[in-house]
Amino acid sequence: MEYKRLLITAALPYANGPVHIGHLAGCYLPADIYVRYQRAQKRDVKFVCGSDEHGVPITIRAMKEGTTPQAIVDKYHELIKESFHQMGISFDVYSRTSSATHRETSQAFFKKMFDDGAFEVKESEQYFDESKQMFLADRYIVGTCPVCSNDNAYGDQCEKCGSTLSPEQLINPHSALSNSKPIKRKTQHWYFPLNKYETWLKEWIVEGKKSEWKSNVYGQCKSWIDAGLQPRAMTRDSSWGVPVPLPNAAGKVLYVWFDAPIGYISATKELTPMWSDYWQKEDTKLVHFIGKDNIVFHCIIFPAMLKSHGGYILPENVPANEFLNIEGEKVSTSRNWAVWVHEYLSDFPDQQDLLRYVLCANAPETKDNDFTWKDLQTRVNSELSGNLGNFVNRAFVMMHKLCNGRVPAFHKEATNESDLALIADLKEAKEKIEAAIESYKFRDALSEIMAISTKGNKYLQVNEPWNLVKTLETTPANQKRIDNCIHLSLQLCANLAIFINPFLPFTAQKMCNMMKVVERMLDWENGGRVDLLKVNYPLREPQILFKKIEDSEVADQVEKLKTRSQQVMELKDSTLSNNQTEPSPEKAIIQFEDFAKIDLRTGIILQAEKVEKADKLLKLSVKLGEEERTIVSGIALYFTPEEIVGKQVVVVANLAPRKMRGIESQGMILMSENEDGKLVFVSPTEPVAPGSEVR
RNA sequence: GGCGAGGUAGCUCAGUUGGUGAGAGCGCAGGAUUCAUAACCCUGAGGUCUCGGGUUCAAAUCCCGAUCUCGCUACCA
Repeated sequence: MEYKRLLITAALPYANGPVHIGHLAGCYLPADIYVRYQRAQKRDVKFVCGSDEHGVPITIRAMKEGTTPQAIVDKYHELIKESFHQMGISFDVYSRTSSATHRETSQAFFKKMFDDGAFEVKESEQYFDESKQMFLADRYIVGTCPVCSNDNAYGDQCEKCGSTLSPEQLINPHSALSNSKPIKRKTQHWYFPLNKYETWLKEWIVEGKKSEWKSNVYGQCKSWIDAGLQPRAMTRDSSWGVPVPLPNAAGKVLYVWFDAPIGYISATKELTPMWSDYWQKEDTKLVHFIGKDNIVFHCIIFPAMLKSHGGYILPENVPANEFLNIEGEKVSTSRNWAVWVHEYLSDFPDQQDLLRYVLCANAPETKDNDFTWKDLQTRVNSELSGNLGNFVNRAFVMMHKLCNGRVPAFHKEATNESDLALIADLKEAKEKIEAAIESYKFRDALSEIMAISTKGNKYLQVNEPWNLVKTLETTPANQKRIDNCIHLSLQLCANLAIFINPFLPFTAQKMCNMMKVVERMLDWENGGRVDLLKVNYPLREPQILFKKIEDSEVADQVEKLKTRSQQVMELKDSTLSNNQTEPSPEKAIIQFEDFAKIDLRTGIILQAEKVEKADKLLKLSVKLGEEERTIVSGIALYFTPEEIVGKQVVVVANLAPRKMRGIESQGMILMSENEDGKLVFVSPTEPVAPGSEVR
């Protein structure tokens, strides 16, 4: 299809923290490169983004810091927006989901779907905090993790051991708001029956996008669709978010994942009154740039919403990137293992392009990749500085030395093979770069550009004008060869500026300045031309395009990363151990009779084996006196079956039996936890007869 | 356990629909050069393409099995 205009979106960053370089590499930088390229092609393109400001984590954070959700999002919205701006991420609009436009847009969207009968109302039981008179999202419920015994596990996840949880699993659950024990209460929500869109999604994605979408994206989608889709609640009980636009819906807001993607639409509305052209005309190409964590929402849920609402176009592509690791470890905001963009900007002022280059050259396009400061140094020093920067500098210095600071003429009669080869290479490179960018292979495109620079260096090496100048007295005709060589080298510089512009816009600007040309020269159609700089035109003195990175800078950054992360972990450890020494306020005093109800006995593990189809379960045979019990225990992550056979343990002998993975567990093994979070058996210090009572 | 994506030179990564002796950058060894940000240019060493089967005249590439890494998901008291 011939597209008349493009709408490019980049994932809305969540406004409860700053952005790190993984965000840039995964989403914003590729999107920006693509957009800058399209602008240079003079195509009608809009680039929209904004802060995602609703959802539970923001309310939690506000609560912890004793402030309001609005204050949190105001702070991070500004920080994130400024980081992007400084990095040269050239959004046409950077909006936010707390804006009035967005509230109206998302409410209207919901209302239309509601009026069309797109939702199903369902009643369910949710946890409710009586003292605060509000429903609690899973994350609002805090308790002890059943896996690692962390006292601060959330109802959806334990951040210490990473287990996925549900509130029912927490030991001693309590409200994060009031510390009171939550009760269950009935509530109703509007569900979007995704299952009704299965057939359509199969047709659209599984059959239609197989060869178009990246394999990681396609595979994820197919996996979800094949597994079968479930109706999904599109509303929540909360005071923070877009109110559900219906009567009798007090205290209900739109689910953050319902309203967030609509944020793309509202941002476009704020940008232009022509917004509907970009969202509702079939000859618009819509592309969502996201990280791999967002695939299901952008490829399945949001398209289904658009389809249900009607009148909207669907994404032509969703080129999701994988994750970027830092110095060999996964990025973790809670461990503060990350390189924050605003910190890079203050540590490396005016060197945005260095980071843009490295993040693109090593972008996680097909798999998770690793970022190291050492690699940044190597790439900057040898590729940017040694190859590209050095070539431009050589061309300019020689022009000043051998050609009076002016663009020399190109003498056709003195043309040699290397001239012709260079001109041909340039035209070929342009096509390769275009093809790579159009198919979202930015890494390839960038290396093609660097290859041009390498060719430039070789071209100088072959023609060696610095030697020709010494032969002028005996062979004056060589001046023409010098002219041709410098002339073409300079035209190559102009081309490099054009090609590099989407990737390294700050550098392209510097080069324009050196060549004394206006920005219009950077129009993509000029690529491949060798008459961009006019003969006899005086050019400026060269400036150093890329400063080298010193070893000490690398060491400083690595050090900074490590010590900061260590500090966070120490802080966490200390708060954690404080929590452990203090008796939990929720555990009420019990009477002796209550304690006596528990039948604790020592036992010996006779056999142990892994439970089929379960990662964490071991099936144990435990001898308690004459009796032998089968107990299923969730300790397989910490112990192999072999090492625990013969171990003395303490067993809750009168716990009601419970089936797990089809095996009836007749008791529970008592475990404690060491400082690393590893489980440890509670066991008598001396051998005791199996079945002995523990009192 | 299920599903998805990966496992290619010391390191970071490319390898389109199976087909000339398997690639790039960095690093390493040697050479050449001095216009240039001690940069650039040339040459070379280095890979049983995770392992094991199979299809084929031909497999890094297709199929089956194993194994490791990452992600989603299930189980977790």
